[in-house]
Amino acid sequence: MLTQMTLQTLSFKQRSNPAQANSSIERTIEMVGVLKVLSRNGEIYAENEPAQHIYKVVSGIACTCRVLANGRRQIGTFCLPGDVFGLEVRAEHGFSAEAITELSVLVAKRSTLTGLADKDRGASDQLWSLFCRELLMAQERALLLGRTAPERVATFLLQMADRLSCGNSVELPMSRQDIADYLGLTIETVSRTFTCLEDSAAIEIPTSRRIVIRNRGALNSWAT
Amino acid sequence: MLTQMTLQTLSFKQRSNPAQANSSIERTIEMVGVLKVLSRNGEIYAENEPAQHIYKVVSGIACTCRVLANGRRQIGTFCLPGDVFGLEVRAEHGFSAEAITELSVLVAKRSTLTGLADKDRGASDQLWSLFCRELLMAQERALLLGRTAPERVATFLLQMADRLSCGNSVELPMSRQDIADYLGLTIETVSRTFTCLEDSAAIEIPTSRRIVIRNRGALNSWAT
DNA sequence: CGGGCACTTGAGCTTTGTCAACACTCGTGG
DNA sequence: CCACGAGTGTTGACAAAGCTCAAGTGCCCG
Repeated sequence: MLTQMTLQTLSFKQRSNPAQANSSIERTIEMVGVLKVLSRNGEIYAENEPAQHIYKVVSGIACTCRVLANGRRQIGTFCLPGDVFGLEVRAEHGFSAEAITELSVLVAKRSTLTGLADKDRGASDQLWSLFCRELLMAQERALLLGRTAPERVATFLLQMADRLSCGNSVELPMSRQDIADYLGLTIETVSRTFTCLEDSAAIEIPTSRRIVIRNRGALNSWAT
Repeated sequence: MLTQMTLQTLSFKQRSNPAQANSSIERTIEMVGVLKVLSRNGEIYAENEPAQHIYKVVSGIACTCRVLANGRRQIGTFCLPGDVFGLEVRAEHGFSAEAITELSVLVAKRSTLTGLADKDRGASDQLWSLFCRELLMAQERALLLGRTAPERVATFLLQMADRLSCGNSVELPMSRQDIADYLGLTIETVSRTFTCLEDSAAIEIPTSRRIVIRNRGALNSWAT
Protein backbone atom coordinates (compact mmCIF):
# COMPACT_ATOMS: atom_id res chain seq x y z
CA MET A 1 0.00 0.00 0.00
CA LEU A 2 2.73 2.44 0.74
CA THR A 3 4.99 1.50 -2.08
CA GLN A 4 4.30 4.82 -3.72
CA MET A 5 4.13 7.20 -0.84
CA THR A 6 5.02 10.81 -1.16
CA LEU A 7 5.13 12.27 2.28
CA GLN A 8 7.64 15.01 1.99
CA THR A 9 7.17 15.88 5.61
CA LEU A 10 4.31 14.89 7.81
CA SER A 11 4.42 17.08 10.88
CA PHE A 12 2.59 20.31 11.67
CA LYS A 13 1.04 20.46 15.07
CA GLN A 14 0.73 16.75 15.48
CA ARG A 15 2.28 17.30 18.87
CA SER A 16 -0.78 19.21 19.96
CA ASN A 17 -3.05 16.32 19.07
CA PRO A 18 -2.87 13.83 21.93
CA ALA A 19 -4.52 11.10 19.87
CA GLN A 20 -1.64 11.18 17.41
CA ALA A 21 1.24 12.09 19.66
CA ASN A 22 1.73 8.42 20.47
CA SER A 23 0.50 6.92 17.24
CA SER A 24 1.85 3.51 16.36
CA ILE A 25 3.80 5.03 13.49
CA GLU A 26 5.56 7.44 15.78
CA ARG A 27 6.05 4.83 18.46
CA THR A 28 7.63 2.58 15.90
CA ILE A 29 10.07 5.24 14.82
CA GLU A 30 10.92 5.85 18.43
CA MET A 31 11.40 2.14 19.12
CA VAL A 32 13.40 1.11 16.09
CA GLY A 33 14.92 4.48 15.18
CA VAL A 34 18.64 5.09 15.41
CA LEU A 35 19.68 8.46 16.79
CA LYS A 36 21.76 10.54 14.44
CA VAL A 37 23.34 13.87 15.31
CA LEU A 38 24.23 16.46 12.70
CA SER A 39 25.94 19.80 12.97
CA ARG A 40 24.58 22.98 11.44
CA ASN A 41 24.32 22.82 7.62
CA GLY A 42 24.91 19.08 7.64
CA GLU A 43 23.20 17.28 4.79
CA ILE A 44 20.66 14.62 5.78
CA TYR A 45 19.93 13.45 2.25
CA ALA A 46 20.24 14.86 -1.24
CA GLU A 47 17.67 15.48 -3.93
CA ASN A 48 17.24 12.39 -6.14
CA GLU A 49 18.96 10.16 -3.61
CA PRO A 50 17.10 6.86 -2.97
CA ALA A 51 14.55 7.41 -0.21
CA GLN A 52 15.27 4.49 2.09
CA HIS A 53 14.76 6.05 5.49
CA ILE A 54 12.38 8.31 7.27
CA TYR A 55 13.29 10.72 10.02
CA LYS A 56 11.80 12.23 13.13
CA VAL A 57 13.26 15.37 14.67
CA VAL A 58 14.25 15.00 18.31
CA SER A 59 15.88 18.39 18.84
CA GLY A 60 17.00 21.25 16.64
CA ILE A 61 15.43 21.98 13.28
CA ALA A 62 15.87 20.75 9.75
CA CYS A 63 14.50 21.84 6.41
CA THR A 64 13.72 20.29 3.05
CA CYS A 65 14.92 22.34 0.11
CA ARG A 66 15.89 22.52 -3.51
CA VAL A 67 18.53 24.50 -5.30
CA LEU A 68 17.15 25.93 -8.51
CA ALA A 69 18.96 26.30 -11.82
CA ASN A 70 19.59 30.01 -11.12
CA GLY A 71 21.41 29.11 -7.90
CA ARG A 72 18.62 30.24 -5.64
CA ARG A 73 17.66 27.99 -2.78
CA GLN A 74 14.02 27.28 -2.07
CA ILE A 75 13.05 25.85 1.30
CA GLY A 76 10.03 23.56 1.15
CA THR A 77 9.34 22.98 4.83
CA PHE A 78 10.86 23.61 8.21
CA CYS A 79 10.91 20.46 10.36
CA LEU A 80 10.56 21.20 14.06
CA PRO A 81 11.01 18.83 17.01
CA GLY A 82 8.40 16.07 16.71
CA ASP A 83 8.06 16.45 12.96
CA VAL A 84 8.49 13.46 10.68
CA PHE A 85 10.03 13.93 7.24
CA GLY A 86 11.68 12.12 4.37
CA LEU A 87 8.90 9.77 3.25
CA GLU A 88 8.36 10.05 -0.50
CA VAL A 89 5.98 8.91 -3.21
CA ARG A 90 8.72 7.93 -5.55
CA ALA A 91 11.79 5.86 -4.85
CA GLU A 92 13.93 9.01 -4.72
CA HIS A 93 13.77 12.13 -2.61
CA GLY A 94 12.16 15.07 -4.40
CA PHE A 95 13.85 17.57 -2.13
CA SER A 96 17.10 17.48 -0.21
CA ALA A 97 17.13 17.87 3.56
CA GLU A 98 19.62 19.61 5.78
CA ALA A 99 20.17 20.62 9.38
CA ILE A 100 19.47 24.28 10.07
CA THR A 101 20.73 24.10 13.63
CA GLU A 102 22.53 21.43 15.61
CA LEU A 103 20.16 18.58 15.02
CA SER A 104 19.35 15.16 16.37
CA VAL A 105 16.98 12.91 14.46
CA LEU A 106 15.69 9.37 14.78
CA VAL A 107 16.27 7.41 11.59
CA ALA A 108 14.10 4.40 10.70
CA LYS A 109 14.03 2.18 7.65
CA ARG A 110 11.28 3.04 5.24
CA SER A 111 10.45 -0.64 4.80
CA THR A 112 9.72 -1.00 8.52
CA LEU A 113 7.09 1.71 8.35
CA THR A 114 5.49 0.59 5.12
CA GLY A 115 5.38 -2.94 6.49
CA LEU A 116 3.60 -1.72 9.58
CA ALA A 117 1.04 0.18 7.55
CA ASP A 118 0.39 -2.91 5.46
CA LYS A 119 -0.47 -4.93 8.53
CA ASP A 120 -2.04 -2.36 10.79
CA ARG A 121 -5.11 -0.47 9.70
CA GLY A 122 -4.58 2.12 12.43
CA ALA A 123 -1.05 2.87 11.27
CA SER A 124 -2.24 3.23 7.73
CA ASP A 125 -4.95 5.65 8.85
CA GLN A 126 -2.38 7.72 10.69
CA LEU A 127 -0.23 7.96 7.61
CA TRP A 128 -3.27 9.09 5.67
CA SER A 129 -4.09 11.77 8.12
CA LEU A 130 -0.52 13.02 8.39
CA PHE A 131 -0.25 12.96 4.66
CA CYS A 132 -3.46 14.92 4.24
CA ARG A 133 -2.18 17.56 6.58
CA GLU A 134 0.95 17.78 4.46
CA LEU A 135 -1.09 18.38 1.34
CA LEU A 136 -3.07 21.13 3.01
CA MET A 137 0.18 22.77 4.07
CA ALA A 138 1.59 22.60 0.56
CA GLN A 139 -1.59 24.16 -0.81
CA GLU A 140 -1.58 26.91 1.80
CA ARG A 141 2.05 27.56 0.99
CA ALA A 142 1.35 27.83 -2.71
CA LEU A 143 -1.30 30.44 -1.96
CA LEU A 144 1.01 32.27 0.41
CA LEU A 145 3.67 32.75 -2.25
CA GLY A 146 1.18 34.68 -4.35
CA ARG A 147 0.86 37.36 -1.68
CA THR A 148 2.89 40.48 -0.80
CA ALA A 149 6.01 40.51 1.35
CA PRO A 150 4.29 41.83 4.53
CA GLU A 151 1.56 39.21 4.16
CA ARG A 152 4.10 36.42 3.80
CA VAL A 153 6.22 37.54 6.73
CA ALA A 154 3.27 38.14 9.05
CA THR A 155 1.79 34.75 8.17
CA PHE A 156 5.15 33.11 8.75
CA LEU A 157 5.47 34.65 12.20
CA LEU A 158 1.97 33.56 13.19
CA GLN A 159 2.71 30.06 11.92
CA MET A 160 5.96 29.83 13.85
CA ALA A 161 4.36 31.16 17.04
CA ASP A 162 1.74 28.49 16.62
CA ARG A 163 4.08 25.61 15.79
CA LEU A 164 6.60 26.45 18.49
CA SER A 165 3.65 26.96 20.88
CA CYS A 166 5.59 29.44 22.96
CA GLY A 167 2.88 32.03 23.51
CA ASN A 168 3.71 35.42 22.10
CA SER A 169 7.46 35.25 22.41
CA VAL A 170 9.02 33.38 19.52
CA GLU A 171 12.66 32.33 19.46
CA LEU A 172 13.30 31.90 15.75
CA PRO A 173 15.60 28.93 15.21
CA MET A 174 16.52 29.92 11.64
CA SER A 175 18.45 32.77 10.04
CA ARG A 176 16.99 35.58 7.97
CA GLN A 177 18.41 33.86 4.91
CA ASP A 178 16.46 30.69 5.73
CA ILE A 179 13.27 32.68 6.20
CA ALA A 180 13.88 34.47 2.90
CA ASP A 181 14.41 31.16 1.10
CA TYR A 182 11.23 29.80 2.64
CA LEU A 183 9.09 32.82 1.74
CA GLY A 184 10.59 33.38 -1.70
CA LEU A 185 11.95 36.80 -0.75
CA THR A 186 15.41 38.27 -0.31
CA ILE A 187 17.10 38.61 3.06
CA GLU A 188 16.90 42.40 2.81
CA THR A 189 13.16 42.40 2.17
CA VAL A 190 12.60 40.08 5.12
CA SER A 191 14.68 42.32 7.35
CA ARG A 192 12.93 45.49 6.21
CA THR A 193 9.53 43.89 6.67
CA PHE A 194 10.42 42.88 10.21
CA THR A 195 11.32 46.46 11.10
CA CYS A 196 8.20 47.68 9.34
CA LEU A 197 6.07 45.33 11.44
CA GLU A 198 7.90 46.56 14.52
CA ASP A 199 7.28 50.22 13.53
CA SER A 200 3.58 49.43 13.20
CA ALA A 201 3.64 48.10 16.80
CA ALA A 202 2.47 44.64 15.76
CA ILE A 203 5.66 43.01 17.01
CA GLU A 204 8.78 43.79 19.01
CA ILE A 205 12.29 42.56 18.21
CA PRO A 206 14.37 42.49 21.42
CA THR A 207 17.15 40.55 19.68
CA SER A 208 17.21 39.65 16.03
CA ARG A 209 16.22 36.04 16.68
CA ARG A 210 13.56 36.79 19.31
CA ILE A 211 10.20 38.14 18.15
CA VAL A 212 7.48 39.20 20.57
CA ILE A 213 3.97 39.47 19.22
CA ARG A 214 2.62 42.67 20.76
CA ASN A 215 -0.64 42.94 18.88
CA ARG A 216 -1.89 39.72 17.40
CA GLY A 217 -4.87 41.43 15.80
CA ALA A 218 -2.61 43.85 13.96
CA LEU A 219 -0.36 41.01 12.85
CA ASN A 220 -3.38 39.07 11.63
CA SER A 221 -4.55 41.99 9.58
CA TRP A 222 -1.08 42.30 8.02
CA ALA A 223 -1.41 38.63 7.10
CA THR A 224 -4.78 39.51 5.48
CA MET B 1 -9.80 4.54 6.14
CA LEU B 2 -10.83 7.46 4.03
CA THR B 3 -12.83 9.23 6.61
CA GLN B 4 -10.28 12.03 6.65
CA MET B 5 -9.30 12.37 3.06
CA THR B 6 -8.04 15.58 1.60
CA LEU B 7 -7.93 15.16 -2.11
CA GLN B 8 -8.45 18.63 -3.37
CA THR B 9 -8.17 17.42 -6.90
CA LEU B 10 -6.69 14.22 -8.11
CA SER B 11 -6.12 14.43 -11.82
CA PHE B 12 -3.05 15.40 -13.79
CA LYS B 13 -2.32 13.16 -16.69
CA GLN B 14 -4.06 10.16 -15.30
CA ARG B 15 -5.73 9.87 -18.67
CA SER B 16 -2.39 9.07 -20.23
CA ASN B 17 -1.88 6.17 -17.84
CA PRO B 18 -3.91 3.26 -19.19
CA ALA B 19 -3.57 1.35 -15.93
CA GLN B 20 -5.46 4.06 -14.08
CA ALA B 21 -7.81 5.23 -16.77
CA ASN B 22 -10.27 2.55 -15.80
CA SER B 23 -9.46 2.24 -12.13
CA SER B 24 -12.24 0.97 -9.91
CA ILE B 25 -12.54 4.40 -8.34
CA GLU B 26 -13.15 6.04 -11.67
CA ARG B 27 -15.39 3.24 -12.85
CA THR B 28 -17.47 3.67 -9.73
CA ILE B 29 -17.88 7.38 -10.32
CA GLU B 30 -18.92 6.66 -13.85
CA MET B 31 -21.40 4.01 -12.78
CA VAL B 32 -23.09 5.72 -9.87
CA GLY B 33 -22.39 9.33 -10.82
CA VAL B 34 -25.16 11.70 -11.74
CA LEU B 35 -24.49 14.03 -14.64
CA LYS B 36 -24.69 17.69 -13.81
CA VAL B 37 -24.37 20.51 -16.31
CA LEU B 38 -23.29 24.01 -15.32
CA SER B 39 -22.96 27.16 -17.33
CA ARG B 40 -19.89 29.38 -17.34
CA ASN B 41 -19.06 30.82 -13.90
CA GLY B 42 -21.53 28.48 -12.23
CA GLU B 43 -20.56 27.57 -8.68
CA ILE B 44 -20.06 23.86 -8.03
CA TYR B 45 -19.46 24.22 -4.31
CA ALA B 46 -18.34 26.97 -1.95
CA GLU B 47 -15.43 27.20 0.42
CA ASN B 48 -16.36 25.79 3.85
CA GLU B 49 -19.40 24.03 2.47
CA PRO B 50 -19.77 20.41 3.68
CA ALA B 51 -17.84 18.13 1.31
CA GLN B 52 -20.41 15.44 0.57
CA HIS B 53 -19.73 14.75 -3.07
CA ILE B 54 -16.86 14.22 -5.42
CA TYR B 55 -16.79 15.18 -9.05
CA LYS B 56 -15.31 14.02 -12.32
CA VAL B 57 -15.11 16.34 -15.30
CA VAL B 58 -16.78 14.96 -18.42
CA SER B 59 -16.41 18.01 -20.65
CA GLY B 60 -15.41 21.62 -20.23
CA ILE B 61 -13.14 22.79 -17.45
CA ALA B 62 -13.53 23.75 -13.81
CA CYS B 63 -11.22 25.28 -11.25
CA THR B 64 -10.81 25.27 -7.51
CA CYS B 65 -10.21 28.70 -6.05
CA ARG B 66 -10.33 31.04 -3.12
CA VAL B 67 -11.25 34.67 -2.86
CA LEU B 68 -8.95 36.53 -0.49
CA ALA B 69 -9.93 39.28 1.89
CA ASN B 70 -8.57 41.91 -0.50
CA GLY B 71 -10.89 40.66 -3.22
CA ARG B 72 -8.19 38.94 -5.21
CA ARG B 73 -9.03 35.50 -6.53
CA GLN B 74 -6.50 32.70 -6.38
CA ILE B 75 -7.00 29.62 -8.53
CA GLY B 76 -5.67 26.44 -6.96
CA THR B 77 -6.06 23.99 -9.82
CA PHE B 78 -7.59 23.71 -13.24
CA CYS B 79 -9.69 20.56 -13.64
CA LEU B 80 -9.68 19.25 -17.20
CA PRO B 81 -11.84 16.48 -18.71
CA GLY B 82 -11.09 13.25 -16.85
CA ASP B 83 -9.93 15.01 -13.71
CA VAL B 84 -11.48 14.17 -10.35
CA PHE B 85 -11.89 16.89 -7.74
CA GLY B 86 -13.71 17.82 -4.57
CA LEU B 87 -12.54 15.12 -2.17
CA GLU B 88 -11.28 16.69 1.07
CA VAL B 89 -9.48 15.78 4.28
CA ARG B 90 -11.85 17.67 6.43
CA ALA B 91 -15.61 17.61 6.43
CA GLU B 92 -15.67 20.96 4.60
CA HIS B 93 -14.24 22.12 1.31
CA GLY B 94 -11.02 24.10 1.69
CA PHE B 95 -11.48 25.76 -1.69
CA SER B 96 -14.54 26.62 -3.70
CA ALA B 97 -15.01 25.22 -7.20
CA GLU B 98 -16.56 26.80 -10.24
CA ALA B 99 -17.09 26.19 -13.93
CA ILE B 100 -14.71 28.08 -16.18
CA THR B 101 -16.50 27.05 -19.36
CA GLU B 102 -19.74 25.27 -20.03
CA LEU B 103 -19.18 22.22 -17.89
CA SER B 104 -20.58 18.77 -17.39
CA VAL B 105 -19.47 16.72 -14.39
CA LEU B 106 -20.35 13.39 -12.86
CA VAL B 107 -21.30 13.76 -9.22
CA ALA B 108 -20.96 10.86 -6.79
CA LYS B 109 -21.56 10.61 -3.06
CA ARG B 110 -18.41 10.82 -1.05
CA SER B 111 -19.59 7.95 1.15
CA THR B 112 -19.81 5.63 -1.86
CA LEU B 113 -16.17 6.17 -2.66
CA THR B 114 -14.89 5.95 0.88
CA GLY B 115 -16.92 2.79 1.34
CA LEU B 116 -15.32 1.30 -1.76
CA ALA B 117 -11.83 2.16 -0.56
CA ASP B 118 -12.57 0.56 2.79
CA LYS B 119 -13.43 -2.74 1.14
CA ASP B 120 -11.15 -2.76 -1.86
CA ARG B 121 -7.40 -2.60 -1.41
CA GLY B 122 -6.93 -1.74 -5.08
CA ALA B 123 -9.25 1.27 -4.85
CA SER B 124 -7.47 2.46 -1.77
CA ASP B 125 -4.11 2.16 -3.55
CA GLN B 126 -5.44 4.19 -6.45
CA LEU B 127 -6.56 6.93 -4.14
CA TRP B 128 -3.09 6.94 -2.60
CA SER B 129 -1.40 7.27 -5.90
CA LEU B 130 -3.74 9.98 -7.15
CA PHE B 131 -3.35 11.78 -3.88
CA CYS B 132 0.43 11.58 -4.07
CA ARG B 133 0.38 13.10 -7.51
CA GLU B 134 -1.72 15.92 -6.11
CA LEU B 135 0.84 16.63 -3.43
CA LEU B 136 3.67 16.70 -5.96
CA MET B 137 1.68 19.17 -8.04
CA ALA B 138 1.08 21.43 -5.07
CA GLN B 139 4.79 21.37 -4.28
CA GLU B 140 5.77 22.14 -7.87
CA ARG B 141 3.26 24.95 -7.86
CA ALA B 142 4.75 26.43 -4.72
CA LEU B 143 8.15 26.44 -6.39
CA LEU B 144 6.69 27.96 -9.55
CA LEU B 145 5.21 30.93 -7.72
CA GLY B 146 8.69 31.91 -6.56
CA ARG B 147 9.82 32.45 -10.13
CA THR B 148 9.58 35.35 -12.58
CA ALA B 149 6.59 36.11 -14.81
CA PRO B 150 8.10 34.67 -18.03
CA GLU B 151 9.10 31.51 -16.16
CA ARG B 152 5.60 31.07 -14.79
CA VAL B 153 3.86 31.69 -18.09
CA ALA B 154 6.22 29.45 -20.08
CA THR B 155 5.83 26.65 -17.53
CA PHE B 156 2.07 27.07 -17.62
CA LEU B 157 1.97 26.77 -21.40
CA LEU B 158 4.13 23.64 -21.38
CA GLN B 159 1.90 22.15 -18.68
CA MET B 160 -1.27 22.88 -20.61
CA ALA B 161 0.16 21.52 -23.85
CA ASP B 162 1.02 18.37 -21.92
CA ARG B 163 -2.30 18.01 -20.09
CA LEU B 164 -4.44 18.75 -23.11
CA SER B 165 -2.16 16.43 -25.12
CA CYS B 166 -2.83 18.29 -28.31
CA GLY B 167 0.67 18.40 -29.74
CA ASN B 168 2.03 21.88 -30.23
CA SER B 169 -1.24 23.66 -30.83
CA VAL B 170 -2.99 24.50 -27.59
CA GLU B 171 -6.55 25.78 -27.43
CA LEU B 172 -6.62 27.50 -24.04
CA PRO B 173 -9.99 26.90 -22.41
CA MET B 174 -9.59 29.71 -19.87
CA SER B 175 -9.40 33.49 -20.04
CA ARG B 176 -6.32 35.61 -19.41
CA GLN B 177 -7.86 36.55 -16.07
CA ASP B 178 -8.07 32.90 -15.07
CA ILE B 179 -4.45 32.34 -16.06
CA ALA B 180 -3.42 35.43 -14.11
CA ASP B 181 -5.28 34.21 -11.02
CA TYR B 182 -3.63 30.81 -11.36
CA LEU B 183 -0.11 32.19 -11.78
CA GLY B 184 -0.41 34.97 -9.20
CA LEU B 185 0.06 37.69 -11.81
CA THR B 186 -2.16 40.39 -13.27
CA ILE B 187 -3.98 40.03 -16.54
CA GLU B 188 -1.78 42.70 -18.10
CA THR B 189 1.44 40.97 -17.16
CA VAL B 190 0.17 37.69 -18.58
CA SER B 191 -0.80 39.39 -21.80
CA ARG B 192 2.52 41.20 -22.13
CA THR B 193 4.44 38.01 -21.40
CA PHE B 194 2.53 36.18 -24.12
CA THR B 195 3.49 38.78 -26.69
CA CYS B 196 7.04 38.77 -25.39
CA LEU B 197 7.20 34.98 -25.89
CA GLU B 198 5.78 35.45 -29.36
CA ASP B 199 8.38 38.14 -30.16
CA SER B 200 11.10 35.72 -29.10
CA ALA B 201 9.71 33.20 -31.62
CA ALA B 202 9.05 30.58 -28.95
CA ILE B 203 5.32 30.60 -29.63
CA GLU B 204 2.77 31.94 -32.05
CA ILE B 205 -0.65 33.36 -31.17
CA PRO B 206 -3.00 32.97 -34.16
CA THR B 207 -5.99 33.91 -32.02
CA SER B 208 -5.85 34.95 -28.39
CA ARG B 209 -7.05 31.56 -27.14
CA ARG B 210 -4.92 29.46 -29.48
CA ILE B 211 -1.22 29.11 -28.79
CA VAL B 212 1.16 27.28 -31.09
CA ILE B 213 4.46 26.18 -29.66
CA ARG B 214 6.97 27.02 -32.37
CA ASN B 215 10.17 26.28 -30.53
CA ARG B 216 9.81 23.98 -27.58
CA GLY B 217 13.48 24.30 -26.66
CA ALA B 218 13.20 28.08 -26.45
CA LEU B 219 10.03 27.79 -24.38
CA ASN B 220 11.75 25.32 -22.07
CA SER B 221 14.64 27.67 -21.55
CA TRP B 222 12.21 30.48 -20.71
CA ALA B 223 10.73 28.14 -18.12
CA THR B 224 14.26 27.63 -16.74
C1' DC C 1 -23.45 48.64 -38.07
C1' DG C 2 -22.99 48.95 -33.14
C1' DG C 3 -22.30 47.38 -28.46
C1' DG C 4 -20.07 44.52 -25.32
C1' DC C 5 -16.43 41.79 -23.97
C1' DA C 6 -11.81 40.03 -23.94
C1' DC C 7 -7.44 41.20 -24.93
C1' DT C 8 -3.45 44.33 -25.81
C1' DT C 9 -0.60 48.28 -25.22
C1' DG C 10 1.29 52.40 -23.01
C1' DA C 11 2.77 55.55 -19.08
C1' DG C 12 3.73 56.10 -14.52
C1' DC C 13 4.05 54.25 -9.92
C1' DT C 14 4.89 50.76 -6.18
C1' DT C 15 7.12 46.90 -4.57
C1' DT C 16 10.86 44.13 -4.37
C1' DG C 17 15.59 42.97 -5.75
C1' DT C 18 20.52 44.43 -6.09
C1' DC C 19 24.61 46.33 -4.50
C1' DA C 20 27.06 48.51 -1.04
C1' DA C 21 27.95 50.28 3.38
C1' DC C 22 27.35 50.01 8.12
C1' DA C 23 26.13 47.91 12.91
C1' DC C 24 25.89 44.38 16.12
C1' DT C 25 27.34 39.95 18.38
C1' DC C 26 30.36 36.72 19.75
C1' DG C 27 34.48 34.29 20.16
C1' DT C 28 39.66 34.42 19.83
C1' DG C 29 43.99 35.96 20.84
C1' DG C 30 47.11 39.64 22.11
C1' DC D 1 40.65 43.85 29.23
C1' DC D 2 40.44 45.28 24.74
C1' DA D 3 41.25 44.69 19.63
C1' DC D 4 40.10 42.13 15.89
C1' DG D 5 37.58 39.44 12.53
C1' DA D 6 33.93 36.57 10.93
C1' DG D 7 29.30 35.97 10.66
C1' DT D 8 24.77 37.91 10.80
C1' DG D 9 21.50 41.47 10.46
C1' DT D 10 20.10 46.30 9.15
C1' DT D 11 19.81 50.26 6.30
C1' DG D 12 20.21 53.24 2.17
C1' DA D 13 20.33 54.35 -2.83
C1' DC D 14 19.24 52.81 -7.01
C1' DA D 15 17.39 49.50 -10.68
C1' DA D 16 14.19 46.34 -12.34
C1' DA D 17 9.98 43.74 -12.32
C1' DG D 18 5.40 43.85 -12.01
C1' DC D 19 1.04 46.48 -10.83
C1' DT D 20 -2.40 50.22 -11.71
C1' DC D 21 -4.91 53.07 -14.46
C1' DA D 22 -6.24 54.36 -18.87
C1' DA D 23 -6.76 54.10 -23.64
C1' DG D 24 -7.04 51.50 -27.64
C1' DT D 25 -7.87 47.23 -30.69
C1' DG D 26 -10.13 43.24 -32.31
C1' DC D 27 -13.76 39.95 -32.26
C1' DC D 28 -18.30 38.09 -31.72
C1' DC D 29 -23.08 38.39 -32.02
C1' DG D 30 -26.99 40.64 -32.31
